[in-house]
Amino acid sequence: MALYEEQNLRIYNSLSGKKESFTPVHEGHVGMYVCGPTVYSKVHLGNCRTFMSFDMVYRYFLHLGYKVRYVRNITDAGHLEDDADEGEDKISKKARLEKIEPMEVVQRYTTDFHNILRKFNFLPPSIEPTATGHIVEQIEIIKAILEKGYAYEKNGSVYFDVQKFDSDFEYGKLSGRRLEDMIANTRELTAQDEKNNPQDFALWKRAEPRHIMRWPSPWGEGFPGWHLECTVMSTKYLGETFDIHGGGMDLKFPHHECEIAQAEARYGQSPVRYWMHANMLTLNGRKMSKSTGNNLLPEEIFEGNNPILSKAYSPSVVRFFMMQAHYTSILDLSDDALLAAEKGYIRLMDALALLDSIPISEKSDVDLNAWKQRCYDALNDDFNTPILIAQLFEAVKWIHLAREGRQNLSADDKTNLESSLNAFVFDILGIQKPIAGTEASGKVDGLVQLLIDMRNKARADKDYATADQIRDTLAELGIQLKDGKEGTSYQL
RNA sequence: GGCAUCGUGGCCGAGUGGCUAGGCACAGCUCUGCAAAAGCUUGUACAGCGGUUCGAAUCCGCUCGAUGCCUCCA
Repeated sequence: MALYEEQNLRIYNSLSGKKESFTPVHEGHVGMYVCGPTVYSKVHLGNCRTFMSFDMVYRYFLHLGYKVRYVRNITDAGHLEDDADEGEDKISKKARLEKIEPMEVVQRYTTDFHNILRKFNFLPPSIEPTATGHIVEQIEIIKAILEKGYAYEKNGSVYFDVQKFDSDFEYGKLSGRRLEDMIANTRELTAQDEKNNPQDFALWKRAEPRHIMRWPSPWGEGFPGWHLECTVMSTKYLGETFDIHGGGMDLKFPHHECEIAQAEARYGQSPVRYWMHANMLTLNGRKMSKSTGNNLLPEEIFEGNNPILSKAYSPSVVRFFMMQAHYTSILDLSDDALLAAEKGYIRLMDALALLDSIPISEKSDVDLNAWKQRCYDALNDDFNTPILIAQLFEAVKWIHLAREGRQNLSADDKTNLESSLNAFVFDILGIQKPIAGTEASGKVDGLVQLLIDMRNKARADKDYATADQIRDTLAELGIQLKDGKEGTSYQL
């Protein structure tokens, strides 16, 4: 019996606003699509948080025994800078600024994206399709939407007719907006607009002569609109009905709303069963954003070179920090918060390392299966990783107590505890062990060990002046001695 | 202006009608020659004001404050 049959997973569906019991379209299989990055600059931490949340979701599905097809796209066709301007897209703009080919921009930042995600220990998605690789499919869906009468052509561009759509379906149901309200609150657009209505959005845009990225189409040379690629690629790889569509909260409107409209216009129904939205990561209480400059690059955290940070933090510390908050909550990043997370992370890792050495008893004082189920309950409750982590610290306490002989753990329970902890910490949360002290070379290790021996001899001789001198001088060099029951160890 | 979300102990962050997580910091204790490290123990908080209820951080209303979306963004 697969694990997913024993666990009742509930997911908060953004569309219904409720937690719903998860039942996949096809028994034993999960289809999941997540909106990926637009690769025109380095990925920032906010993106990482969203993808990390879905990485954890993906990992949990796998752990439960589902066969998962996880599709996360790369947007390499750019999006329009502004609906009202000449229709220049981000990627070609960047390419012109940097005097390189658009695909060179795409290549550079796709590589950067993958490098960062690898450091964070992300599992690669099953398919990572690109927008430019699906131009033909996008043109096909535009044709179909035109045939159904939910779009119109104007001067080589094609626009989605939101009002017509809204009369047959319901535009705005995901983001809780009503079309009438949106019409009433439309801002004045300064540039002339060839759209029939301001709410309409582009499915295809005519390319101006200076536009570099362009493809031929029945409406002339141009490029696809902002929202089309996700509709096309999700249904192409996951089918006309699939389980999960995820993305950042800021994509709810208009991006996901438009995706629903396109799909309903084309297929008569939305393909998505469960909409999941990951919340924002803020910095100094403000949203991180490429455009406002209030952002922090992952590599700046790993290297500690940003004024808001007092030190460098490893990818696993950042991951632990993020997993301590629920994915639907706004999380504020600060140096203090990272510092606290780092200590918690070390405590957890230290306890895991101690697990091997704890003594075994005849019987257990703890109900390990009940604990294990509490861990699953946390994850089953819309992937509540903070609660899971709280449970993990419960286990940390047991490990310490057992080690001191204040609590009993049977051999079976010890094995069970170890495998459970490995599953929850490493497989599902995706946290990694700290890198073993490779920075201390054999020479340094030998030197420090020698000093430790000399100090211990001084202590045995009650020559505390010498002992303390060794300890304090090492401390000044950043080497901390730790006196334990089993002798002295050190940390750089 | 419109539409949302949120406001929890010193900090971060779960909980969403009664059983009131967890991490960090602080304090006490154990250990130690003294420290540090490590471990143990301790914290009754939910923006304000009303209301519903036997009972509210949790539901409803108002007020104040913060943030997000409404334009490309995870």
